[in-house]
Amino acid sequence: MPSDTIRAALIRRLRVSSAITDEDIKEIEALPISVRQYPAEMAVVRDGERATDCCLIVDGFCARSKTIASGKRQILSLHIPGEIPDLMSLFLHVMDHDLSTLTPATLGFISHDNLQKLHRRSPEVAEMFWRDTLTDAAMFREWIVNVGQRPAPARLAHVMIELRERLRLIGRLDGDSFEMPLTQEQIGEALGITAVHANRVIKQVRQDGIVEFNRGRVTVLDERKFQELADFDGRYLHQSPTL
Amino acid sequence: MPSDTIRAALIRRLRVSSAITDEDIKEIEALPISVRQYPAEMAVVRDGERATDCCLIVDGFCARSKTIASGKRQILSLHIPGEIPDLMSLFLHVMDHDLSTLTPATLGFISHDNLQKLHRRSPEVAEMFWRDTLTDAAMFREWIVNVGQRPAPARLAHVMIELRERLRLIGRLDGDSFEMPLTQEQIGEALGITAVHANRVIKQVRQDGIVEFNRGRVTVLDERKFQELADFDGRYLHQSPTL
DNA sequence: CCGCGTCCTTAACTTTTGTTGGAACCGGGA
DNA sequence: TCCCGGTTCCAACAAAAGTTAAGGACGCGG
Repeated sequence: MPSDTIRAALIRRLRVSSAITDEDIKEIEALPISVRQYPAEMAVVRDGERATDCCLIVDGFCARSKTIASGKRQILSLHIPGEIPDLMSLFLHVMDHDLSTLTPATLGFISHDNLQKLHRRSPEVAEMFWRDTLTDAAMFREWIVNVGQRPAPARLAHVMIELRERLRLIGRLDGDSFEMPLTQEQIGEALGITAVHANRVIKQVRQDGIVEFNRGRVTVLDERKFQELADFDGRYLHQSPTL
Repeated sequence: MPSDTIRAALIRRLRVSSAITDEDIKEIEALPISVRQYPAEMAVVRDGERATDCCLIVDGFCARSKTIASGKRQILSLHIPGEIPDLMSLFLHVMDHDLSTLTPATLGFISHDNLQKLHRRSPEVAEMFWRDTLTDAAMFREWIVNVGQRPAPARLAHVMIELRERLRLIGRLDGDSFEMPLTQEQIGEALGITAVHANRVIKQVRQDGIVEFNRGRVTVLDERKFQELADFDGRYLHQSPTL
């Protein structure tokens, strides 16, 4: 895969939330990235591990999660191409959660050393990455609200719309449908419900003619009802060069 | 209140997670801070507002929260003296949640301008603050797990222990008891349950002789059972100068 | 083309949590 | 002191979600 393709998604995404200069782009393009292929359902970094690189998703989907003593797993976030899900490991060296692939994925690894150097050299780029980790935190806040306060069908719709809005930015929408490559088990883990209940909820929204979910693909049937159900306000995504 | 008292808690806390130098301390001590008194239950910054300052808690307790369309409120985090709960506003200017006091509080406001200047001048201090927002995010991740996966009594115990471990750092423990100035309504909002159920759960842990909760104060009755119930692993607090 | 495993689906039943409404308690202000 | 508003506490009932178990669909590899 050509080097510019690898970096393209990242730069496109940074451009959305920060005013990125040509100079910054050059800095980022100079970053050495080592690319590796991963199968689906594979751990990239594990809770407790000490990371030495950050992981850029070139292609495929990833998720972050934590597993508690009882064995239950909670999915914390979904990640799509162009994102660096473990940017936080740059300064929080020991991981407090897992990062793993959902689908087969192409991942690019950037060493902490090089990122640190870049950070020292250019406060602007540092600021950009910092902002990136801040929107990450903003998404966690909304995820807390989702799991803590919304009824299960709304939770489902909300996660779907969040993913859709992010996919939109990288041009990955396909009309009124988009990829969401999770099993019902994993949807349950994302919403804080069991797989059985996830199935019930999916059945419900399907019967209500709101949204169809099939083999990792979401198809919106009634946009109005979908929005209404999700109670979605995308401000927390901070998708504009905020002054 | 003397200026060093105002900054003392902040510096103490930063010292915990970063290797702070004397030079850095001087930088921070030079920061102009304007102090204001707030009553209990008062909004400091509101969702949607554009912040121009960050807020250092000098004394008192604060909480961050989001309110959804249905009117339900979710508490996202609790904050104690020495913390800067809205540091994120430095780069995410428009707030995506509320910050408000729980108790009467003394708050110190530091302008974004001055923080930005400091950030440009000293990458070390910038890194320290960045790390601060990263542990903030780590706490959100654990909060997601708490609300998403643990049974209600464990949620309660977990939030209590997290608060205790943080209070410990600033020397605010009082034997086997500590302050947690929330009403049962607010505890419900923190745990993602109703106030009625919060009451049930408190009653339960009280009857089990695990922990007593009374007028904003937690008293641990059986430390072993308490720990076991909470399923607490403090690694996510990143409370040590991680290399 | 068959067999196997994963995922989806559903039913019946249990447990947890929400809802409603009301009583008791408590502290602060008139 | 007494009253008032906000808590705390509780019970009865309703709804949501968890558990267990089992059949069916589907894709993959032999």
